[in-house]
Amino acid sequence: MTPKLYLIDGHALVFKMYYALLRRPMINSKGADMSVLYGFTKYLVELVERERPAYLAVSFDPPGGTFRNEMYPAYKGTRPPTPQLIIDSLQPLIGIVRAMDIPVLMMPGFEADDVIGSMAVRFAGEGVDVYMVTPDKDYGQLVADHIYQYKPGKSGSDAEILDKAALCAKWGIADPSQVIDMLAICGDTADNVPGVKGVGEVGAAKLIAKYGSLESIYASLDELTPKLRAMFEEAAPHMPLSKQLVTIKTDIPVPVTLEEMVVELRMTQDLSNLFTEYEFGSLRKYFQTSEEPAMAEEPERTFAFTPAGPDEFLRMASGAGIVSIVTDADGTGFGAKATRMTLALSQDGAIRVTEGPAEAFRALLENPAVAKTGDDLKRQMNLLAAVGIPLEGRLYDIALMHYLIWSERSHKMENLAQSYLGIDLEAGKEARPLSLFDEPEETAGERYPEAAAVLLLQERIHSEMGPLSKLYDTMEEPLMKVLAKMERDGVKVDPGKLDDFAAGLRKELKEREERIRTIAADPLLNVSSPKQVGDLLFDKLKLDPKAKKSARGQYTTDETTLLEIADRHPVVDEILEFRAVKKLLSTYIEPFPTFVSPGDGRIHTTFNQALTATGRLSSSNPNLQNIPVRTDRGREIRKAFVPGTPDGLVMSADYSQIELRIMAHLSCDSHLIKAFRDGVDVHAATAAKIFGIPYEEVTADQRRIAKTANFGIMYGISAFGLSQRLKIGRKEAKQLIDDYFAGFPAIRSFINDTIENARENGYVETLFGRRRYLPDISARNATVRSLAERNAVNAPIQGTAADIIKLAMIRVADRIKGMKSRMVLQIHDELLFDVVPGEAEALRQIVVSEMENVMELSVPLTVECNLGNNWLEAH
DNA sequence: CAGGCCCCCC
DNA sequence: TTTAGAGGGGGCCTGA
Repeated sequence: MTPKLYLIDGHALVFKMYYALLRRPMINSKGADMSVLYGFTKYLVELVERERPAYLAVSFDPPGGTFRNEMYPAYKGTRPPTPQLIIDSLQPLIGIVRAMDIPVLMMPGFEADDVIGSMAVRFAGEGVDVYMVTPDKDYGQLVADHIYQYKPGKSGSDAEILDKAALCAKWGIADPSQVIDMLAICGDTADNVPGVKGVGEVGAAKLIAKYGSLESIYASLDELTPKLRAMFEEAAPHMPLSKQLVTIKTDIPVPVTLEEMVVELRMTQDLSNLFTEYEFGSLRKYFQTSEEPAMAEEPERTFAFTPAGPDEFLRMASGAGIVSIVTDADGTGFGAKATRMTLALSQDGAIRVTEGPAEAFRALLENPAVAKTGDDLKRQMNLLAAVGIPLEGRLYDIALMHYLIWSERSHKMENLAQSYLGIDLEAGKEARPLSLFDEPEETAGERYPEAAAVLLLQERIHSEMGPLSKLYDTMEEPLMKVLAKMERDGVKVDPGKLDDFAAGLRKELKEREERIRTIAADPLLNVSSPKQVGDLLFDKLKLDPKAKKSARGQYTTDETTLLEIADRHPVVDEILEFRAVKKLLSTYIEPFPTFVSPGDGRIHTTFNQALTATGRLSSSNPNLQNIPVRTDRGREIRKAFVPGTPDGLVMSADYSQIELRIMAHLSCDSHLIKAFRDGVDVHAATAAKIFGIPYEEVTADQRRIAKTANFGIMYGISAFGLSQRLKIGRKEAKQLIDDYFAGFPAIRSFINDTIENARENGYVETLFGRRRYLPDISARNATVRSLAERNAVNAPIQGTAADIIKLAMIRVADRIKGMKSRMVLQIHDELLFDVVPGEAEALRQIVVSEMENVMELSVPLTVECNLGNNWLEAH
């Protein structure tokens, strides 16, 4: 059998691994950077598992090649990687592949593309089957010659392999050598190959199919449409470069044999940490099967602690100033009670730890003079409250503190311990038997490492906070206590109302499902399966001959798509309605009774305070921040949110247009500011400005357009996006944006300044100093960069709104301490209250005044406040 | 159980 | 002219 050699284009991979190793900011696993890194790595592993090549070769540009710091200005000043560093940074990949007994080869060169090309030709000549793997497509020569190509999908995890014949067939090109010209014309998405701007893969392929070569196209410019001609003329100066870039040299000397290029596996602690930090969990199993001695070494704990008896510990605690606490519970959900606790403190530079039943530490826990630190203190607070122990004093929550420093990173204690302290908290746990029936004698001291780690983490993280510690002290810490109480208090839901509602919906759902199955002539059709629905609509009923399949072979069946074809067959409406009903039942109505706490008949959500990138809260189990309101049928659910006391009321107070007001303030736009100060309808005022008409003459449609434009601006506008939203042409959308900026010039400069500022600092800030880092703000890839730019504009607006309502919540909570009414929910710009009889008016005054006067902006903050017998009436 | 898909909210 | 095409969230379901 012919041995297979897989050649890896290491540019992106090496680059990202290397900078991850240097701990430069990167976006998290949801971000483009990480998904490409992860997707590519995962893809390689799958490929190697499936194909079992004889060799895997990685090539890369060493210093002096195209591997330059300028690629990411944020990395300016960092040491350029040496070949050894690059090899080190690729160890995770090498480790995985080596674990499968496949040698990895390394070949540094001054242009990795050329090295790959030359290796391909050299080894192909020696009777080896050569394949290439690359996330880029600027490899005209290689595609033309003999190489397979990896093409990443949208998410970075999908991939397809295309061979030469398939590529040529796809592009309609007869002679593979024409691929070079074709790729030179279309360029690549990352702008590494400039190409002809405005002409893509399909367009370029058509032109090449017709004219044969780049030269003949330029010789026949007259025949092209005027627009196309202009684009080609504009690109003319750099087309030789484009062609050069996709023409890979294949004749540089490769003076080594395959065996000589095999590299050693050298797993280091740093690399292991990196692996953990970026959550390459599912890939880790490959290491565990490895026999490499370096991997057998367990990471050492780098700190020590001394157990102490509870009494001895309590004596030391009052002088320690701060103790860390780890609370064990008898359950997971709401209502769980604190059982045992583990505590740690620092004394004369040594760490003392202790454990015992929670009750044993009551005096310490309720002592306001001793500060506490821990992971998810809000939960610990509620676990302790469940057994009647208050948690008093300053509370330093390590996750919450770390969230302020780097909102988008992981705040899990294990990861923090790993990255800040180099301690693997999971290490000992795996050895532990995982039986449910193992009982406490085995677990003595089990949490000592955690308690000690938290104590050290608090110091480290606190010292990194700088100006953000003020935000912690004045906002997040007090809010944590407010949220803890809101979670404990919960919100009253009437299960009877949900039941009544459910019965009708279930009947409707069944009927619709039957009708859909009849139409489909398939009694087994699963209407909940997008795959089956897609096949029904587009294969069986052929409702849209142009419907395209996704990379995974599925048709898109989302609401927008279905609405477009709704007039072609009644089944489409049935499906849409089926989904709407199903959503209500399965997401809201059916799960809710299971969330009602038997003790008080109330639902206790969990507010996540350290999750969103912008500073907002989120809510889960259940999510009470996405209760339907838009459709009448959905709104019904809000009727089930009722007062907790007989004759009580529900009160809702929400900020009117808070984000737009913040944008007005941040941009200092005089027109927008005036509109808000005058108290006029701001969307109508926007319309008047954009369309150049008097305010009084604005039609409902113009107002709708202006409203969409206002939101578009805040979210980061694009002509395409706006045209989709408004169902208008690209040109009109472009014109609309131009008119908008002409009417509000200050907004345009606000956007430009914000982005420029983000590029300089690497982050943006809210009015209160909350940061969001944007490492991609200078990315070369236009898509990645644009996302960062939109985030740069949106984060200060959305984040400032989040800050404002957080402060309002703290002040309101403080002022209603003596009242029986409770604040029960926050829905981003709205606060919901459970009002006891007789307190309504007093509460309304407090809430409105605190919310409106949180801070002085150049526009007023106004609050709409309503009372009702349930949430629907109050809203 | 993760990932894809979809759809609620602000 | 490509699954790019407004920001921030969460939950359900399928299919391995």
